[in-house]
Amino acid sequence: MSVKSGQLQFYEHGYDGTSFSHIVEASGLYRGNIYHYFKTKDDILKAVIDLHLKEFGELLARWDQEFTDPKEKLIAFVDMLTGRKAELVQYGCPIGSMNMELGKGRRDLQKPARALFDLFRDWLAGCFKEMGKDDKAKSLALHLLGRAQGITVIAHVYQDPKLLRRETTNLQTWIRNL
Amino acid sequence: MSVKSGQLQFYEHGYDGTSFSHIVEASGLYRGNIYHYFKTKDDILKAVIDLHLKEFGELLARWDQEFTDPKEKLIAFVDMLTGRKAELVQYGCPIGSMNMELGKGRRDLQKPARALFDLFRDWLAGCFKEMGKDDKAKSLALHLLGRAQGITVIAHVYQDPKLLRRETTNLQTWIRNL
DNA sequence: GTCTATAATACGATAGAC
DNA sequence: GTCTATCGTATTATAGAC
Repeated sequence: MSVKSGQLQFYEHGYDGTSFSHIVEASGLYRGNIYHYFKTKDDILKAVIDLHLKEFGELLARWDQEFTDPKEKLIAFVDMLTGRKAELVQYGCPIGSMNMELGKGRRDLQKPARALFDLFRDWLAGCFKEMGKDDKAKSLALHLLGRAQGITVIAHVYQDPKLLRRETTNLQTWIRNL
Repeated sequence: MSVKSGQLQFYEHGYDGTSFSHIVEASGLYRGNIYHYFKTKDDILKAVIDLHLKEFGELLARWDQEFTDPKEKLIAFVDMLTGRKAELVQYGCPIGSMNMELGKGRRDLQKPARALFDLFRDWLAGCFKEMGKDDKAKSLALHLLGRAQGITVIAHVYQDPKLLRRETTNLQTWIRNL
């Protein structure tokens, strides 16, 4: 399916850095046929964002089932970073880097991409509410999201998984002491 | 000067999003003449990176003169974020966003861009050493750098200066309690 | 040196034969 | 539906008149 190909290509090369030729080659479809399914390249991106939303949404739902303690859910969120260590170091965070790129000159596309941040922010805020931190839940969620983004940026810039490992350990300590 | 124009254009539109036409219009030079000074667009980016290095280097040197207490220097670093609040919210961090973009498909150019991170990392590590934290100086520097990056990403994604303000206050509290 | 015209190529998007 | 050839535009980069 071309959406899955686009998802990977956009992640590895960026939206602008991914040409139709790349998508054509990666998907195995023929050049013209992509336009049967998507009118423009922007439409492909929107489909890719929807796929991300679906996949991450399912992941969060799984954690909701798997863990009852909200702290364990937050730990699972941070564990995701170490679990995806290799790709995060190589290409950065898929949703962070996408939003950063679209923030420059494609503000119209950044708006749908921001929904990915909303997804995590709201889920994290839910965890903090379960911990009794009702009034600070949203700001704590954005704090944690920011910490995760910062860790990923540094690990990506220095291409160093050890940096990611060390900082996620810090972050989990912060969670346990909440 | 075309380098100063390129610096601003690259920041606001990204490297790939900035065309020669943009640089031509912004610099006031004539199309062909830019090639008298720079052989390729990549060379312009390298000059822009050097300009960033020079400007930020001078800023850090000024702080070294202005403050004797290393904690005050760290506070000044964080104050820079609130001082540049408007542009950070609108376009993200100039050195972070540049490295993120170049990390996708232009790893050769990310290497020189990373020198900007090195500049801040080494200066911050110097501050931590002055505070007697010799063995942890470098990791503390990268931690602080990551926190700053994360704050900027979140504030940029949500286009919200209040988020930046709140998180920088957090960060300064963290510094004061070190 | 100053300036313009244009080359060479890659891009997103389309047309249309089969 | 399947597949190919190509359009129009924008890009980086040059050639070369003055």
